This record gives sequence, C-alpha cells and structure tokens, in this order.
Amino acid sequence: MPRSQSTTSLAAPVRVTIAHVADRAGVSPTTVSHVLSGKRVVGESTRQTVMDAIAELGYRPNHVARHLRTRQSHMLAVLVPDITNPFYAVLTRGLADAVDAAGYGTFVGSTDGQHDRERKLFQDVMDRGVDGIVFASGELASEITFGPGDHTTPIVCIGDHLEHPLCDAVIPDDEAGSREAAAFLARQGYSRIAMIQGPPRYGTGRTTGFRAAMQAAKRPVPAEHMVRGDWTRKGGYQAMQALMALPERPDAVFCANDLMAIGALDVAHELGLSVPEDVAIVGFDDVDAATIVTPQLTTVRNPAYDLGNAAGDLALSRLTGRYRGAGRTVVLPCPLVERGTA
Amino acid sequence: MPRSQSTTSLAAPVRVTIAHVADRAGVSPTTVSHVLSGKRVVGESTRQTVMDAIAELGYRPNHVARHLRTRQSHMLAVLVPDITNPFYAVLTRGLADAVDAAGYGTFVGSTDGQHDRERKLFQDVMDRGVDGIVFASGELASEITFGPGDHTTPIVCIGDHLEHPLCDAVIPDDEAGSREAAAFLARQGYSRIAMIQGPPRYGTGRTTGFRAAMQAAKRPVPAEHMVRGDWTRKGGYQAMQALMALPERPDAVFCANDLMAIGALDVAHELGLSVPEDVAIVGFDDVDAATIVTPQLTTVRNPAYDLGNAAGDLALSRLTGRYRGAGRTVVLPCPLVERGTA
DNA sequence: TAGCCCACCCAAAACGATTTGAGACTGGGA
DNA sequence: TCCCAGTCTCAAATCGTTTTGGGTGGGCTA
Repeated sequence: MPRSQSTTSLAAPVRVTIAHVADRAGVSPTTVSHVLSGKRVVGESTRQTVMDAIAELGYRPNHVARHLRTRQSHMLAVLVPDITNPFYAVLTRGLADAVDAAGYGTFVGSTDGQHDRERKLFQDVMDRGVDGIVFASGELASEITFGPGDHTTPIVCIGDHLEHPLCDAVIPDDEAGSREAAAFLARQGYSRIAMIQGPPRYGTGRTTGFRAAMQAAKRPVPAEHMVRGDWTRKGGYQAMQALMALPERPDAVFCANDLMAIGALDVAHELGLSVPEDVAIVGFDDVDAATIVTPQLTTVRNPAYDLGNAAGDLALSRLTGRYRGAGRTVVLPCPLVERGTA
Repeated sequence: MPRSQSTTSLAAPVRVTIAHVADRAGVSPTTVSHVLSGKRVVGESTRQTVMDAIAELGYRPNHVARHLRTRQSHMLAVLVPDITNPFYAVLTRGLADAVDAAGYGTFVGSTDGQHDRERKLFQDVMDRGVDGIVFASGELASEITFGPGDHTTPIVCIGDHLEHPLCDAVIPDDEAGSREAAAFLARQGYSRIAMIQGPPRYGTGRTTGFRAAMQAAKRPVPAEHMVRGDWTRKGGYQAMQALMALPERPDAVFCANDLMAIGALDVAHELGLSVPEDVAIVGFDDVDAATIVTPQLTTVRNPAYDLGNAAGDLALSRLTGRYRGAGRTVVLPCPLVERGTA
C-alpha cells in the first residue's frame, strides 16, 4: 500500500504508480486510468484533481504493465541484413519516421543474411511482443517459418511477397528499373553490354529486366558476359577483372548494385580505361557513395527511404484498425539517374 | 483455467502460458518456472516431464510478463543523432554485437541533434523500461535532465563525460588524433595550415588538438584560417570555398570530419588544384567514403565500431552485477591513416 | 517409533496497469 | 414519496510471469 511509505528511504527508488496518484487525488485507480485513456468520461473537476496529482507526483505510466494488459507494445521490429549498409540504414529511418508520430518505436535487428540469425531474431522480437514486423532481409523472407497461431501479427515484406494472410508487401520495381537502364545503354550505342549480377537466387528481377531490354534491343548477351558478384565492392572488382580479361571485352557493364559498380570502376581506373568512353558503368541503388566517386555513378535509384516509409504506413494502417483485409502490394518505381559513368 | 479450452477454436490464437505447461506436466507453475530459471533445483524426472511438455506445447515465455515482474527488459537503448550517418550505424552495430550474445536487444533512436527530441526519446525509452542507455548524441548529453530517482539505470556516454553516479564513458581521443594529424602536416612541410571546424561548441577536442600541434610546431594560425562547417559535405564545400578565396591561400586543410573533407576535395577538383601537391586535405572519422574518393582521403580513424562495442561491455558489466562502483572512463585511440590526400 | 533432515513441490502474493459490471449519487417528473 | 435516467465512481478480475514461506513425503539415525 503506497500510503505508508517510509520517509527514511535514502536511495529507495520508489516508483510512483497509478495507485499513488489515486491516493493523492482521493479517487480510485480506475478513475485515474480513465482520465488518462479517455475511455470513459470523468467529471471535469475530478479530472483536474487527477491531472494535478499526476503533475505533482511526476507520474509516468508503466509501459510494461500496460503492454501486459493490452497486448500492445507500440513497437515495430525491422529485420535487415546489416544496419551498417547505408541502404538499410536509410530504409530504417524511413520506417521510423513513418511510425514515430503515431507513438511507435522501432527495433532493428541485423540478420547478416544468415538463416538461423533471421529465424532467431524473428522469434526474439515475437517473444518481445512487437506489434508488427517488417522484413527487409533479402528475398528469403518467404522461408521464414511462422509459429502456429502467429497469424495475428501484421507483417510487411520489403522487396518480396509472402504467402501469409496478414502480410503486406512493398517492392521496388527492380525489373522496370533495370530494363530502363539497359535500354538506355543500348540507346547510347554501346554494343557489348555485360552484367554483373548478384549471387544466385538474389536480385533476379534486376537480371530479368536487363535480359528483357537486351532482347528488345536485339542485343544477344553471351553467357560469359553474365557474371556474378557478392554485392560487395570487392566482389564487383573481381567480377569486372574477369570481364575485362575476356577476348570480347564489353564496352558497357550494368551492375546489380552500386557497391559492385564502384568495384568495377576501380578496375577501369587501374586499367587506365576512361569512363564512360572506353567502358560505361551503371549501378543500382543510388547510395551516397554513387555521388562520391569520380565520375559520379549513373545508377538506378532504389528508393530506400520511401520503401521504409511505405512499409511503416502499411503496418500502421493495420495496427490502428484502419485497414483489415487481404495483403496489399505497393510497388515503387526505380528511376534511372543519369550521371557521369554512362 | 486453461484446462477447459474449447477445441472448436477456429482462429482463436490461444497463447500457451506457463499454466498450460504446468497442467500438461502435472505440476505447478512454480515448478515450471524453476526448471526454466534454474533458481531452485527440481528433480530430474520432473524436469524432464516439464521439458517435454514445453516442447510438445511449443511454449515460449512471455517476455513482457517476465519484465513486469523482474524489472529487466534485456533491452538497451542507444541514442544517436542519425542512424543514416554511417559512423553511427557502425557504432550501433558494435554495440549490438557486444550485447547480443548476452541476450540483450538494442533499441536505437535518432535525435537529429535536437534537444527536445533527445529529451523525448530519453523519456520514451525510460518509460519503456530499458535496462541501460547509451548516449552517442553529440556532446550535449550532459544537458539531459534526468528525472528524480532515475539514478538506477546505467548510462554510458560516448564521446562525453557526464556527472551521474552510474555513468560510464567511452571517448575517442580526438585531441591526440588531431594533434597527430596536424603534426604530420607540419612535418610534411606545409606552411599555411588551415582548419575547418565543426559548429560552435562541437568537436572542441579536435580544435584544441590542432591548435596544440600548431603551437608546438611554431606555426601560428591566423584567425581567418579557422573556419566552420556544419559537419556536412556541403558545409565543407562552402568553408573550403571561403578558404580558397583568401589572399593568403592555405596549402593544407585539416577538416574536423570526413564529410567536410570530401566537400573540400570537391572544391579542389573544381578549382583544378591537384591534391596533395597544391593543397593537402586531412579528414577525421575514416568513414567508408574516405576510401571511395580519389585520391583516397588521409584521415584520422574514429573507431566507431570499437566505441559501440566498448560501451556495450561497460553497460553489460553493470547489468550483470559484475561491476558496481564509480563511473569509469575508457579512452580509445584515434590513429592517423595515411592515404592519398596528404 | 519418534525425531530430524533433505529433497521436492505448491499456493499465493506480487509486478502495475486496464477493463467492466455494478453501486452511489444527483435531479427531475409523476 | 417513488421511480427513473443519467453521471460518476469503485471493487475486483485479469494479463503471464517470478518469488518465497511453507508443506509433504521418504529415508535415515537412535
């Protein structure tokens, strides 16, 4: 009973609870709760008394207790491969900005693209009771196993669809973006256009978009002009080396992401090739680094911030009950940004 | 009573609680709790029965209820100016990696360097019941007002001290790093060494280190050679423009961070100045972009990952009760990384 | 057989809020 | 005087754990 607290407490961190406030205001905890939540009307005079007591005592509601009772944590989780990657950092920020105003916090976890970490993190945030989950962890989301009966927590996947009744998706139009980039390259007159793809099974949309454009432009792509990298600068460097060592050296290279494009640029510089005269390079994502390199990288913008923002809106619309229904898919365009390398 | 649950439940998301497990195993919830926590011994046979029941039912403890009772959320908060800034993203990752293994999650919030957001976020995470807070939000941490009786939550400040009984600090040795960079510049023979500082009151260590080295090297710095930027590339660009327009044009510029250094580099390129022959440029932080520009940026490494990691260790040592005592300060060195711009 | 100690296990009280059925006051009208 | 509707307010149950003081039974010694 809060009413008889020893005043000799030296370092006793007495948390002020709703009961203290009720005591002070001479009402019941119920009433205090009601003035706070507004779920039932309370008389103006009592309301004022309660507010005063709250102010005097410096009462702050305990989120945890509230969460236990209401089952709402006002927390979203976002799972990304690596927060260190600027693309995902920006995406995360877009999400946070979207939900912050509604009082939602965001918990972000880095999966490193590893299945077990992905699963572990998923379970972890589930146990922590987040109200929703945003997946931006590659294209493996669909392999996540959902526990039985978990079909109550909204999920939104970025960059992938997912068979799940409550799953919304927001995807960048990789394919169209790649098609545009490749078509642009063809229009510019480049004849031997190669591509540095991502690892097997990843970034397939970017590959098919490229292929489609090449076919439409009547530019058959020999198999040795389709090489793979691992998304990193170093991977792009190695892939580009392989490409440049070919007897039939390409005069344009479309890279599945900017980091690899920068790696490719390194090779061009090392070989003394001038860009875009000797070889054109186009990236994908439009990360900060794209404007840092010289010449600045021509690339396809992957709207990281918007993706996160849209995901936040989708999640919010379900959490607030504003929308209940089948999974929606919003697709965001990836415009070509012409700069200095093509 | 869990024992009589309707089996006709269609989409009823019956959460399996500790009571279900107890029922199934034919023991009391207490016993289940004990096998889970190991706070008291339970007979091997019952232990096994309970474990089986847990497995069969797929029981997962409810973190929220646990948190309410134990007052431990196993969550840390880290407040940074902007998660979009790679430096802070890396720092955050260092922190997360340090505490992840111990079962702690990290909540990160972006303050945008605004006081009110800083305070709001601080209150927010406090209310959410985090077990510790890591401040990496500029050097304004000391102005945060702690509520009364909050002196129970461990705090660790990165880059700043703080008068608070439970506050540990981990700080990069900005001053020594700057001194080294400036001394290096002087040793190289540059005679008119200027500096682009951060905004007033920020990054003072970097300025004093620079000044100390200049004094030691008997190179008086005229006032107009000490200009300010706002940490951004654009700010560095403008500051550098001002510097280059001076009648007594500097032949070396030390920038308080890399972004501004890159902005300065832009100016040099635009002016057709060759780096480092016509003008040397040294940055601070060693962000990814430093190795992307050409020539690669000579800079002082700000050990972002290590800072976060050390902060995590400090926090953990208190949370686990391994350490209880006065605030500690660990200072991490900032080594000069010689590359192409000086 | 009484006495004692262990080794186990349980009941019940927290933790701090929300929720809801129901009681206690008003006035006003019949 | 009685009743009714309307307004507030309250007590008690609930959310799912952890925590402890205590109870139960069996084995051992004397």
